[in-house]
Amino acid sequence: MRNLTLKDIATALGLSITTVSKALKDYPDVSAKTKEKVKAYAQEVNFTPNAYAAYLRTQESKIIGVIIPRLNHYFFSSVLKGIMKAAEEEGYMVIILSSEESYELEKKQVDRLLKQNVDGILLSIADSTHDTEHIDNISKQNIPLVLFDKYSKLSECSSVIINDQNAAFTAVEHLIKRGKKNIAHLRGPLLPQNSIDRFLGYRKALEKHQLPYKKEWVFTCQDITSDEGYAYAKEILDKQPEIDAIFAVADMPAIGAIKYFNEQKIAMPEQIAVMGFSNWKISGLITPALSTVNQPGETMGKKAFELFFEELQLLKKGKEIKHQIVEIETSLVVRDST
Amino acid sequence: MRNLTLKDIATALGLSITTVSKALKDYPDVSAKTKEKVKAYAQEVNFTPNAYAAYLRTQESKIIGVIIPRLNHYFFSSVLKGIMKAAEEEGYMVIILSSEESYELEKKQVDRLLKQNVDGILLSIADSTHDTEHIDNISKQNIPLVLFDKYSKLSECSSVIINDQNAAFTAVEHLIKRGKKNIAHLRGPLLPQNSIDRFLGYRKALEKHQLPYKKEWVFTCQDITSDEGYAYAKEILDKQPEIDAIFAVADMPAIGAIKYFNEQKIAMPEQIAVMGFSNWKISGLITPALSTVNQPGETMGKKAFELFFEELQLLKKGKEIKHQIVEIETSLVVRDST
DNA sequence: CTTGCAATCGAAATCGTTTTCGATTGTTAA
DNA sequence: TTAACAATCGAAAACGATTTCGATTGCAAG
Repeated sequence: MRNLTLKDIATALGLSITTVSKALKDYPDVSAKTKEKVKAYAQEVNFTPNAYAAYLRTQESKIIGVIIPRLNHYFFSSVLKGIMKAAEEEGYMVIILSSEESYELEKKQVDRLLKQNVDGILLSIADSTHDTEHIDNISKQNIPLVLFDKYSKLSECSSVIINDQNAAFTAVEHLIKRGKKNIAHLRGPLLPQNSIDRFLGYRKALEKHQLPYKKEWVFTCQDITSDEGYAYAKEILDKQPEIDAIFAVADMPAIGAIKYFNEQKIAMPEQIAVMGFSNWKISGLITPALSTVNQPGETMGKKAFELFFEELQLLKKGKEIKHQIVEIETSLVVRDST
Repeated sequence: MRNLTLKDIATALGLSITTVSKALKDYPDVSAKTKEKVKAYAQEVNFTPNAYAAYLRTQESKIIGVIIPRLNHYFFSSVLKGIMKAAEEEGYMVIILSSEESYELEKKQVDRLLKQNVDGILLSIADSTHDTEHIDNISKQNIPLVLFDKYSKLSECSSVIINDQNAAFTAVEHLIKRGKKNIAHLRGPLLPQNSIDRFLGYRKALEKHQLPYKKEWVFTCQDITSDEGYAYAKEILDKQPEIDAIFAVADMPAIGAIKYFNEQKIAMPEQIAVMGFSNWKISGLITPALSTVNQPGETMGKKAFELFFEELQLLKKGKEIKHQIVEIETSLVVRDST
């Protein structure tokens, strides 16, 4: 039982393919009577035009591609959810690819999407990505590109981000207001802009309140895992016992640290406070519940799709597209760990 | 800069479109010399045939559709990862849709995928799905369908599952071996087969060891959330204080229960033991670390794709397809909560 | 010198939709 | 009555790749 075609409808109603097509698309040169007849019949047999044949003429696939660095990752799943909801409302399908934080794979996935002739690409740059040629290639092909979360200062395209520096600043300032004076930072990898910005926010907060900044108090989480947080927590207790608070680049390292402190029966937040970043579902479920920065993934995803869609409309009308950088509001979530 | 076509290559090399196409696909009626020339040039200009045009003739889209009940859900993300990896190796793209555990939405998403002419559908049935007409429709359209995790005993199609009853049995037996005698069960919704099977495994273990089964000790988690686990933990402490162990249908309710017990300073596992199901990433990170059943999502996803791919090959050759039910091995993960 | 056959290539139809451009009506104004 | 025009429909050419079926060439066998 193969899908119906315009031809089937045409022969069934004794019309031409042309007229059927035009009736369904409300062309003015089809009489109201035939339009009604065609539409009623199409409805009855549940007809929808073949997407691939339509593409061949219109060059619109009604599919967008999304590349994220990791798949089973609460934040990115949330973004996906936002993207997919918004896409569905506009009748778009979403092809999802993962770069696994690898620069090489990211390039390859971009290439795959371009070959698939998607109508647009939403991309969150991998941690290891150090140049943007593949990204600029997308814009050169004249297909809309929107970056989210991780972005590039170098590329000319729209982005949906948060103000990482301000958010980190607020988070660290909250630790300071709680009376903490020796604040460590579990920072992210060196390349990504958001990891840099969160580090800068941390420094700025220390500076403003005239607290000491020490290189030995900054620990780099290459993979942003709980294991790293766990290991650094041990290192902190062993070698830097004066530290009384930790600001982590993400929830996972913070949770790893809390796990270690729990094992060592360290009182949180009295002896040491822990602050995460992202507000993963689980951060409210551990004990003590993790204070963190809420990073609204679903909203970011929704906005990212909207930016793509706007650009596409301008592109179709031949108008000039102006790239936008949209900042999504974050908020401090104070729980029991601070 | 639009994508190249066969025509471009043909004119560049002074050949016909036909010959170029055949050279690239190693037809026997093209000389070795021209084949080489064409292939070299195609490589040089990075040519790949337009997927949509190819579809029109071959009726193969090289896209599969996946429908999962929830997006930001560790287990399903793991399955997706397995599916996408396997798909990528065979050159398939994956369109992901979410049913949000809604029967109506699931029907709609199936319809969308059929209209998109995907080459196959991988589906995990929503909790609220109570009939299988939309699922049977897929097979009627003659496109391969593979169910995973949640499946239907009624539908004739391949499935990738675990042995929920055995896994639950082993988990509960482990609680019994730890000396627990009054074991409660936080069960899942009433419809899904796996929720039923886990409940049956729980009962079987009690029976085998001649332990009491009481209806009041079974609590239904409609949405399988941590909040439900938290609320039931309170109810258990308040109204059924003799209960000394909990077997939860999934990690989330178990984690919610642990959170409440932590707040009440209940000793785990001494006073009450808690067992989860699924082995989400976070279950190893909370305190006490949650004992659970490891449900290898990535393996299940990989296998699901493989089943689809096998069926597709048989279908193309016109051979008869025999549906398979593949059981993936689970294992008990004993941590600190039992 | 034909005939036959292999080797190599292309013309053309096809997939299903979209859209341009005519063609055919019926109607109205001159 | 005729020209002009609106209203309504369809033929046909795209889109780009695939594949069937001929066409052409060269060469060997008869």
